[in-house]
Amino acid sequence: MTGLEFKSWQAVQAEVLRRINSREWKPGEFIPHEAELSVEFGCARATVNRALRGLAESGLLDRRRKAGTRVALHPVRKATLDIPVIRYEIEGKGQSYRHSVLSRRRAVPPSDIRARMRTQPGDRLLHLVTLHMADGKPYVFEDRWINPQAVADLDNADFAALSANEWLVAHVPFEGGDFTFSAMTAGAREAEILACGEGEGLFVIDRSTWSKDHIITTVRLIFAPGYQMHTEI
Amino acid sequence: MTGLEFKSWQAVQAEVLRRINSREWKPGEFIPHEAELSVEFGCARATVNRALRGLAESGLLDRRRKAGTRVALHPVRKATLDIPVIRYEIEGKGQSYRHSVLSRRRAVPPSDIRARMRTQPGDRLLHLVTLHMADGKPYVFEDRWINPQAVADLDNADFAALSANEWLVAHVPFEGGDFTFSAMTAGAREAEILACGEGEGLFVIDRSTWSKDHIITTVRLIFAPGYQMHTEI
DNA sequence: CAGTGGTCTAGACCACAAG
DNA sequence: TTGTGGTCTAGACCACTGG
Repeated sequence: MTGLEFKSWQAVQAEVLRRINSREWKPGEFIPHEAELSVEFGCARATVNRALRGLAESGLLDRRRKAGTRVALHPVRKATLDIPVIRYEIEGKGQSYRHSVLSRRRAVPPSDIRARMRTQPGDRLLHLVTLHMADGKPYVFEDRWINPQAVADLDNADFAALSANEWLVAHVPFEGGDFTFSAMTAGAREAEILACGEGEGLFVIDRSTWSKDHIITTVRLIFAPGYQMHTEI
Repeated sequence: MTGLEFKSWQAVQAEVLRRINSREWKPGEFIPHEAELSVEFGCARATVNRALRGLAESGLLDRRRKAGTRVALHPVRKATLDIPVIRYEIEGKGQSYRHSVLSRRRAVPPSDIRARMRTQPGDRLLHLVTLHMADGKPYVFEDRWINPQAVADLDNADFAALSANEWLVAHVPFEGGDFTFSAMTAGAREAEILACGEGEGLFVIDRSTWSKDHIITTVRLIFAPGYQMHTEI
């Protein structure tokens, strides 16, 4: 018995972290039950639960009913990324934001897009190509497909005034999304639009968002050279 | 009064989400206090708190003591990324993992590395260059600097047996890290090591990890063409 | 079936920040 | 100063799942 008391869940969490790091509790080993810990720490079980839940969410602990809690064998760290609206991202750096719609038309999408959007062959979607600029310089090139079946009032949207992303966020409730981050090599088209050299490495985000019934939109964002995404643990 | 009751925090959260999406509660508006909601929903305030805390963490609500809770004006979505150990990432795809140390020596780092590691001019760090392979093919090229002051027993580490990342995870407790994701263009060196064309776009992760007192290590990971990082909301 | 984590409650006090 | 979210408690019941 230590005699020390850990009254806040942060204190409990810190102490548990210390024991994991000091190898007092080794990877793969079971740690004491919540009830035991609450006695040892001199706090309520709910407090222990709060502390351990956080560590489980960040991947350091593995918890299962009936089985118990063990130190994760393969600590898969979880980092959280902020996905801001592009305009806020740019304005947040103190730069001016502008965007222009390069193309807007209904079209039958290529098969990879159709597969992602889960639409029927022959269905026409809205295809939108946009360039976002920071201080007048190309920042990101956006190639987007929107499913008209998922979006009411789409034809009346003025994407020159408000970017598609912002308009959609404001008009269409969405439930989930998936993101893929990768790199590509600038071709002639990207080099021209982004005003960079052909053959430069570019950062790419592919994103789809959906609501209950539909895939709403799929977009590829190709960033100008130098773009970085940053996060901390 | 609806008469409906929302007894679980998930149910409360779903109802709150519904009201946000239906614009019943508009962006920027204050929503009722926890106490009011707990009465309306027929549950304890703690349950409401649990529900709202989750929404605040994911960026949909903005909560402040004394001020209250409002619907976020600029919904900055938070995505969580899994940062696995490379070996597990490769083995998880059913491929075989192998790595080889291309170079290992003590050296005075260039100034950008020294700045990141916060070491004194003239301090010598361990510089380690490694290639990780999946099914025998280059997967990621790793250029790492390790601070000997932060790592006991560094000279006895066998990085040929266990990759530096795994060795460090197992031997050095760390508190935090930061990540930068970007793209680069393959130069002659990268093209040769990764067996790709010069000029190809490559995905890059720069990572630093630290413990209480020191920056432990800084590493640049350059992935072979085709690498993708994926996440969902 | 039984043990463990998951959650709910009612009430209390605390910490922070807006006015 | 005071209102609001943040947290703790003691106890209870539930849900999942391992044995």
